[in-house]
Amino acid sequence: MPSPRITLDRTSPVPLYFQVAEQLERAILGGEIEAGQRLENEIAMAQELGLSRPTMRQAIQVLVDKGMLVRRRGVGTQVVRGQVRRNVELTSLFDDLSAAGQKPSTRVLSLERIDAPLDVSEELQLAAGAPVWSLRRLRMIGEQPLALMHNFLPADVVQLGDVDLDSIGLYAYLRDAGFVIRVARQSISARRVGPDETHLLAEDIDSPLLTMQRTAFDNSGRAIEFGRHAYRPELYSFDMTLVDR
Amino acid sequence: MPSPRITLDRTSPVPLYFQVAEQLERAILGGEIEAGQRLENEIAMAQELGLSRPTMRQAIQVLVDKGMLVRRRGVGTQVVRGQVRRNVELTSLFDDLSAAGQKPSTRVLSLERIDAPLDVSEELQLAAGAPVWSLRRLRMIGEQPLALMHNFLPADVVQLGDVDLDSIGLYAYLRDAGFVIRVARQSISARRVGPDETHLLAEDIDSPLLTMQRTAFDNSGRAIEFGRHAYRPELYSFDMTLVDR
DNA sequence: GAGTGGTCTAGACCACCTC
DNA sequence: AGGTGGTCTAGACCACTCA
Repeated sequence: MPSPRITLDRTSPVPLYFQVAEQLERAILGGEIEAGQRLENEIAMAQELGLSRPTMRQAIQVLVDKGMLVRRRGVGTQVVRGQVRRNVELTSLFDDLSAAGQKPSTRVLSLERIDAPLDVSEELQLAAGAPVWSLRRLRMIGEQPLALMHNFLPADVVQLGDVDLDSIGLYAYLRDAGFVIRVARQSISARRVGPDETHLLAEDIDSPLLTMQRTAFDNSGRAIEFGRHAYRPELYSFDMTLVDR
Repeated sequence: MPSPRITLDRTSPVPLYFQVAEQLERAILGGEIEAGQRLENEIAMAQELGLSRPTMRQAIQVLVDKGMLVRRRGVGTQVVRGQVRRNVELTSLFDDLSAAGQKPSTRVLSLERIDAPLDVSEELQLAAGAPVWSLRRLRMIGEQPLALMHNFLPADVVQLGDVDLDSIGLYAYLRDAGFVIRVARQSISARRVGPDETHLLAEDIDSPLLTMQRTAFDNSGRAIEFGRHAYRPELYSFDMTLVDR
């Protein structure tokens, strides 16, 4: 039975369940606990760490939600086989790429204040024709164009006039400006490249594009951003883990 | 302050937190609680229902995880604006379409027992060349071809010889056979249609296809199924809700 | 029958937000 | 200052699995 060494710091502001989850995750990723192997039972682990059982359960639940552990009543908790796939998360493409050690760059193609078209005002839960920012950007990875991004943000809510979006991701800016994105609804599909996009994405005519459209909401449940994006599928994919709950 | 009428059945095998979550969800979807509105606080709701606070919290957490509610410390719990998007879930395409009231049909193109190619054996965590089922199916929606699906399943684990896959979804069969799919890792991208697929999916040459590849694991963490699928993007998209945790 | 996770209780203290 | 959600405790009983 594997028992990774876990240390707790009760003076830390980091919750105990999170400290345990972090160290357990490292132990699994680092191979200290083998794939398919069973963990000690919750009660014993809690006792050894001097935690209550609910706290220990909460820690394990974090990794169950990530798809790294599987629990079965009457049996125990096991490590899922197969390598972990990094998830689609609530970050922008810019953050994604930066975290992956790549060097993304951005070219702002246009930024204007317009009256929201009907579909946009609906997605953002605004009155028809309400003022919105329309932002078109081209994301490059090195010298290669990767994605064409078109975002809409309610102009009454977000000040976007004097932001240097060439050097900062949109989500990073929103975070700095105090907007906490909590929920996003997105839809992924594909289409043929359009005639006006062909030169930007350096594709030949008829090339396939991966498309994503997303509406993001802040922690008060208000729509903050709606975007329609197109990616070169040879260079990008959406990876995710689904967990049955 | 909205207070939907919630009734509990303590004799039911359905957990109390789940009963509450279900009725709260119905109240939100049915418009009894308006978008953007705040819920009563956890402690009051728990008291009114005769529940402990942790149980009430667990109920609310279910809807937070679905992206329907947002919690803020010091403020309260609010309903997220914007319509709910049905999630990508751990079901097969067949189940998805059936649930949506559509009439899917399936044509099994081929089913053979083969030695696993290297990439397949790696995805399924098998030894190279281990026996696997190779299953190719065409999914139709009415008269229109919708998706071309290619699945691989470890032959030592799953008996697939005499299953009528024309009339039952693969996941429904696996469920009936006692396999509980708990976790799946998937990747979504796009590509150009291949020359051998063009006639099946009734696309002209150069048409874009939406692609999904998925590895599914059962509740013991063992890989059960690996699939590479291609969808006609005019007819299908992957919808999902992301929640920051 | 023994061992496991799933649910539930009744409290406690704290961090954060708004007024 | 008062109210909210976030965390944590120390138990309890139950359902399920497996030998």
